[in-house]
Amino acid sequence: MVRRALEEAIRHALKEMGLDLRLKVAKAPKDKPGDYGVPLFALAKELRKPPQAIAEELKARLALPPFVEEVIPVGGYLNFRIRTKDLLKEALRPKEPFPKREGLVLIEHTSVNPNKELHVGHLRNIALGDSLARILDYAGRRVLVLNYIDDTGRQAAETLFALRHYGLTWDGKEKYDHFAGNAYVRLHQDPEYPNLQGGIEEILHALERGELREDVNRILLAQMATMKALNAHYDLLVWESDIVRAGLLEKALRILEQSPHVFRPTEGKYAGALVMDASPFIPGLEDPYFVLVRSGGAATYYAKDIAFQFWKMGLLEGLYFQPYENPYYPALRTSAPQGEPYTPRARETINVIDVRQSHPQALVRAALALAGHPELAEGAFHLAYETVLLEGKQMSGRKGLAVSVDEVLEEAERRALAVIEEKNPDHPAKEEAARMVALGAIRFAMVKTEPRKQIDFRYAEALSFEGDTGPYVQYAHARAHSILRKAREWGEIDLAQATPYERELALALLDFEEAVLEAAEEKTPHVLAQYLLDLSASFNAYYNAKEDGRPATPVLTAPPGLRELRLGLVRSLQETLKTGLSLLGIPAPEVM
RNA sequence: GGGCCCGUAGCUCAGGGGACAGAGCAGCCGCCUUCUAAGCGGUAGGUCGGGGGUUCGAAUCCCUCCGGGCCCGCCA
Repeated sequence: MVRRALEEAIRHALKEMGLDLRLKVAKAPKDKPGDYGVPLFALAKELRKPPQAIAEELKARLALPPFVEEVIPVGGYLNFRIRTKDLLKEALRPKEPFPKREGLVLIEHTSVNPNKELHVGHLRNIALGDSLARILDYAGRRVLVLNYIDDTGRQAAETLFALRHYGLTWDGKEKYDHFAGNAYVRLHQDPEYPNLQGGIEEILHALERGELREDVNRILLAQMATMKALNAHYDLLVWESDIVRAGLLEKALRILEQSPHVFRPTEGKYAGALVMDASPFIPGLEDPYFVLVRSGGAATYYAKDIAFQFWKMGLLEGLYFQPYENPYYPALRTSAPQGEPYTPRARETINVIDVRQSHPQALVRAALALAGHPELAEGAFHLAYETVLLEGKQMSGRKGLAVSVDEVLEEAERRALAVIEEKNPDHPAKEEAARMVALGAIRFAMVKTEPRKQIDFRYAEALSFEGDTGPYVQYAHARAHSILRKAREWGEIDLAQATPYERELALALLDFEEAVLEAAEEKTPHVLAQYLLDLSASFNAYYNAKEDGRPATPVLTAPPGLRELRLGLVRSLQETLKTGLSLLGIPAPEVM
């Protein structure tokens, strides 16, 4: 954390000069002296001196960290050259997770309706949520991952209804969630659909009583095979029917009714309904009233969301958990009618839901605030990601206009296998490597872009193995691993033999922790993904460096001491890439 | 009508007050008797959507306009 130490030193020196602020240390451009630098123009007005003079004064006052070799004023900038030995030592230091801090972060992601197979729209949700959970865990947070199962929803009801209505029996050939999903699509294409509402209602009620849980579970288990194939991790399942049974909604309403902003109008548009006035918390609303309970007595879906959020943050309790029997996640627990009582009491939650839910999510925060917990409202973060287009077009689950995750995984594996057959026919475990590469391509494609940007899922790009892709990073890792495998005996490292090439690579290695912390802070994995691309590029450049047409940086055949230094850096790089990929839920193959 | 987000190279995107705007793909030219060429180097390509403002300094902040997406139901 060289950069942080520099920032600290600068902060102290500035304090002596009468300024209490923190400057950001950036990398110096290649054509400027030094490794890092800070611009000082902003201080000119405050200190009434030209930036050049400030640079000189700051230089004189700085209590230099021992690793700084030279402080160089350059115009209005103050640059720092790091002592090569210290730079290398820092780069060689093994990276470790940050120490644990207090407080639980609860991440909800996936939460797919248990009524059909997962499609590529779900992919972004899972990749973002799972990566973020891993990053936060590494960054020192205690993380609990929750997957919500809406087993009392209309979608599940329609699928179960369709299976019965059409008298469909599963022949075991098709994956069960695909089979069930086809029934759902068929129902929506059926001209008789409007006349089938009664039957659907009946199923809906049975679901609310928790009677058809096994039917839903069967679909869920099939979906879970896909989640597992995506290398997503979960700690808890929470079923909507359990929430209903535990009466969380009623408990939440009782809390909300304490608020003067929740009431039952006796006349007008909202007569007889229980409404919430969100205007103190969400400014600029045309109509600040939101119905929590309809005049007919039924709760709205955001009332349910609010109740669930209250439970997550410990404002109410009543759910029970037990081990969840399944072949994929041995430690997974599920809510159930009976079992151990458990309430997470998270002070921070992250709900991974697409941007179209921004408004309801704002209502959830408003409800926390008007329940008297503005600090919990602060801690309730909505990771709002933009939707995924399919080859430029909006997807639709009902119409079956989507590509399934299973299909994409299979296609990616086929393509990866073909590349391996071609490039590395002697590969000892082709299928396994193909699976890793396929997963790397898909998950990386989902997290390399900022969440708030809409992405277009195109086969050609998402399954590409070249350029800014997961496999590019995996390849750099495999290359590094290959060198380490062949190294066998190591002698003593001699830092003094370092060339500018080693320096460059070391400098790139130093940014890993910053990237992880920023990803955790901003709650966006793309920062880490972009860093891993940069780091891989640095290594590939190092690997390919040539002088006069000859390799400039051979590792294995380098003179003793330098060889070990290079091996050390390669090992550090290999481990950093592996760790970084793992934080994106992507495996790092040793051979590709 | 009200609100949120996006607009950077032909395409897909990084960069979100500071040192000449960077990658990948596509194009062109090179590099495998060398640790994996899924790679590397070079070349070409930009009014950072338009205009105004703030600032010593704006792709970055503010205003406005244009283009695109989304949300605003006693549906979920």
